[in-house]
Amino acid sequence: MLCYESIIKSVIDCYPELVPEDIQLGTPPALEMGDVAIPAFIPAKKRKVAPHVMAQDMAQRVSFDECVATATASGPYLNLFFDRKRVGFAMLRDILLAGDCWGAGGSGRGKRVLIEHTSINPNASPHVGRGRCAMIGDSLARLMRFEGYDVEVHYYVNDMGRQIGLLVLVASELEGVTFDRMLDIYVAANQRAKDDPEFAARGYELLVKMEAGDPETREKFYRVTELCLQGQLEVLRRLNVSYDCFDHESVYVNDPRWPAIEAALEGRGAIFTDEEGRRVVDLSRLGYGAEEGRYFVLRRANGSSMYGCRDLLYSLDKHGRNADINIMVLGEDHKLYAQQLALILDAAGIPAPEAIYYSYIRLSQGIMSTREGNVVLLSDFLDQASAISQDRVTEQFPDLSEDDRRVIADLVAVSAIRFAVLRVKPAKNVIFDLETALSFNGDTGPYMLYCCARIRSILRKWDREIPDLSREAFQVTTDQEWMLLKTMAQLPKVVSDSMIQHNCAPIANYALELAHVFTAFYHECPVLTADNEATLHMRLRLCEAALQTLSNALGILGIDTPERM
RNA sequence: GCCCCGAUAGUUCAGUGGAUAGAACGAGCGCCUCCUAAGCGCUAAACACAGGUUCGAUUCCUGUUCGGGGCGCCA
Repeated sequence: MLCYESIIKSVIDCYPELVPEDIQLGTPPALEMGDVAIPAFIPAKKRKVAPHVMAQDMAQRVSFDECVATATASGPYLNLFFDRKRVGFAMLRDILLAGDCWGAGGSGRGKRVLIEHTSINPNASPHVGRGRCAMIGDSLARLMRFEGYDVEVHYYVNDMGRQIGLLVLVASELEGVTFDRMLDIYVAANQRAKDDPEFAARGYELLVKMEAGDPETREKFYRVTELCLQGQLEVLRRLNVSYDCFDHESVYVNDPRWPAIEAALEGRGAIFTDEEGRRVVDLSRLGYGAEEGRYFVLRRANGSSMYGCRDLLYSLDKHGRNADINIMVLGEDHKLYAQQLALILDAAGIPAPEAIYYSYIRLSQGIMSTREGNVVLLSDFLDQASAISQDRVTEQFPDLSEDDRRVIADLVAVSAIRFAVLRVKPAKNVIFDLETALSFNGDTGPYMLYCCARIRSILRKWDREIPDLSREAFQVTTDQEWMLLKTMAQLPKVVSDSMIQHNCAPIANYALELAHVFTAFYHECPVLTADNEATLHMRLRLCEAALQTLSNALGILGIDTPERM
């Protein structure tokens, strides 16, 4: 917050033996105890006195600047109370002045980010688990754009490989294949490959033809993968997820840059052809410690390339774009693989992208697997959520047009799933329960949208200009107003923490907290029927600022808010 | 077997080297002549276990247990 630096300076100015790092500001456990806490443990140790004595000494000797109204020692802490009028006015003015940029630190100005995420195999409609990657990546991209970075979002289209080969084999035998049928076809193709070795072998043959550039085969692959990709993108678009560039895996076969990578591996004695004719990397020559996972196959005996080959070239490509931050969002099942890739890249003198891992979303019945077909599809979830929400909106606003109701229902659905997924830190397994996700009560996306709708309702009813804030007339009269101001003031810190961690979960939890704090204010502090004009105007501005702050946070999460709901 | 994650209320999740560990769902009891009850208030309920570092550990380190992921021609 605004005054932290000056508080620390005030303390160390008073005690020559202290340095800024000795003062670690905190927050007292309750509002009645103060706004800022200075723990006296470290200063006490340096001055060789008891902590509670040190706290009392600071209370008497330190003279704080005018933003601190009082300082009282409480055991081993010195608790400070802000001058609510002075500090509150400055906070509110800063928020309204910054507007859409409120909370942004500008750390990314003049810098570029390349982020790759989602990159689902083009085989079927995405399930909720796959969506986690998309939402994590999309929100990171939004966070970084918010911070001022020039962000480019990439999607790696895995339009090759065995799984796709099998899918192509079946799909191209059928007439009029649609995206909706693809999941069933894919599951069937995998089952058939399990049961029928001859069929599986035909899949490999198809791959060889594909790599050799056979036009007819390429055309078949293209038709199927493009149908899948476009279908997937449509679902992801409903979730507010979008991409700037699509990089197709197939362009990286027979890449002229490959020999340089092989040469680098030769130079380290790390590549060999095994007794059955495969090209294999021995990672132990590149510093890999364990026996398990030591060998990394680049090419099959029949000469066709493995995914790793293409991935190496893709990494090379991305590195060549010279971004300041190069990120990829990957499932935790890719950890070892990414580590292996990084070793090979390192041998070739190329830094690997920063990997952000996320764990699976599980169903209560177990893990979601497209191959097995036991999934909750994103599109089904969104449909159900929209339908439920639309019923409620219809009940509440019978006069709204069908279109308006649909817009609101979609916003509610998107907020529900994006918030539920993003508030959990990526490393955790999350358990997805459709029924819970479809109940819009409690700590949910819809709760926050509802909060925004209530604010807008107040602002709508006040159909005049709000007079400019006057420093003289400004007053914070209730704890709820003060809590709201203090909470809004935290956004810049939350954004910068999220930026450091490359993790948007703190933003999500902050947005929820802010909605709770606003709701407390809403219930305790009448706005339009406030006791006097100064309070009325101040609270209107508070509403504006709360809406702005919440919108900014939700914007990073890719959640848009409705005018009413 | 080895490597990487995780473990907080009945459940799903937050959070923190420092004061009294927060929500929500579920359970119980209340609140709409009052800016939207998709809301609010109150009650009951948790840091897996054992050591260590520290003035102070739920947080950092080690071990154990349990859960997830991974470990050569899937991507």
